[in-house]
Amino acid sequence: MHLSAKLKYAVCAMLELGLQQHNQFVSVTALSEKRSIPGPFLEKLLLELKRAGLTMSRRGPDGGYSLALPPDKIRIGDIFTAVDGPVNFSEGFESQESSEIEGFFAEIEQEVSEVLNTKTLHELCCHVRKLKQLPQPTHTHPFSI
Amino acid sequence: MHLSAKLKYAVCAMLELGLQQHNQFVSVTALSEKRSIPGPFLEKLLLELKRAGLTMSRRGPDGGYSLALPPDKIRIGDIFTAVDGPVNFSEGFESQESSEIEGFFAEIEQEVSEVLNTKTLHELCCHVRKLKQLPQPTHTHPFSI
DNA sequence: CTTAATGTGGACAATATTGGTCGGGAAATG
DNA sequence: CATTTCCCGACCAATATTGTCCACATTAAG
Repeated sequence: MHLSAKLKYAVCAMLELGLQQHNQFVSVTALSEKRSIPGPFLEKLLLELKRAGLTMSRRGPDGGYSLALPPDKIRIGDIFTAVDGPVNFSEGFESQESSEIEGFFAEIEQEVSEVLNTKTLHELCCHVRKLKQLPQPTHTHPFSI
Repeated sequence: MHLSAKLKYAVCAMLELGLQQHNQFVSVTALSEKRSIPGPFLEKLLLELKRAGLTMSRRGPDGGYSLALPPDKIRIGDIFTAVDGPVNFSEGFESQESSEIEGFFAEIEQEVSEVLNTKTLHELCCHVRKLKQLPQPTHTHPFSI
């Protein structure tokens, strides 16, 4: 069980947006170069994240993407869901006792979801800032003031 | 994030073996028909499970597959690993701060693994037997006597 | 108003993975 | 020896993933 390239790109992109001071807009091109993500691919990805309510955008000169929510309101699981669809371990057992099996896996699915939903983008940002010995900004995000 | 058809087949097959009285050998053909799994595919699958140490086999008339371990020693995570490889959330972030990101995801990976490793095939068997109101056998598996 | 910067969105292509088949070989059993 | 059954590698088709391209819409600045 591994993460898709797309999801890893999404995490890196969201991290980059989360690390911006004052939640500035970042252009697709800049983000693409900084994080080595193929430009056209990143375009579609950011759009999906926007549709999922995680990013927002502004067109025209100095436009780009930024987070649509403060980083501590964005759970890692939200990124997973936006990009790869919801965690679904419990459907599609076409066998005898399928409903019993599905019940059992629904519990597992629930617990896995909880793991993903208790970590936030904010925590990832802090983790990265700390290890890179960057200053921990007091107010990175306008929403969190 | 969904389970591959292969993994669902594997779970169904392992469940069937786990439900056998006295851990009898079941032929690929019988298992294939009982659980509606394509025969040639199931053959390869059971072989992989054997190589992973989860099943064992006997050739010739009345041969087939059985569990290699008592069901309470087989964790759901073991089946995942045998079929789809280990849970790997933390490798392959090729970006700036990749090692920091990977550290963060290693924690998540660890927690997800724990979820999968705390449930056993035995629990799945009990769950199914209870809901189907089958008798809970006192000693299903020779190893557990 | 014009222009340049930028996101929007759909069609398309290349590639990888998954799911599934086939046929011959090897071992056990009687 | 003949039957049953697992063993194993080669192969194929469908699907999903990854990535590209281009015309278009929107915005900001001069």
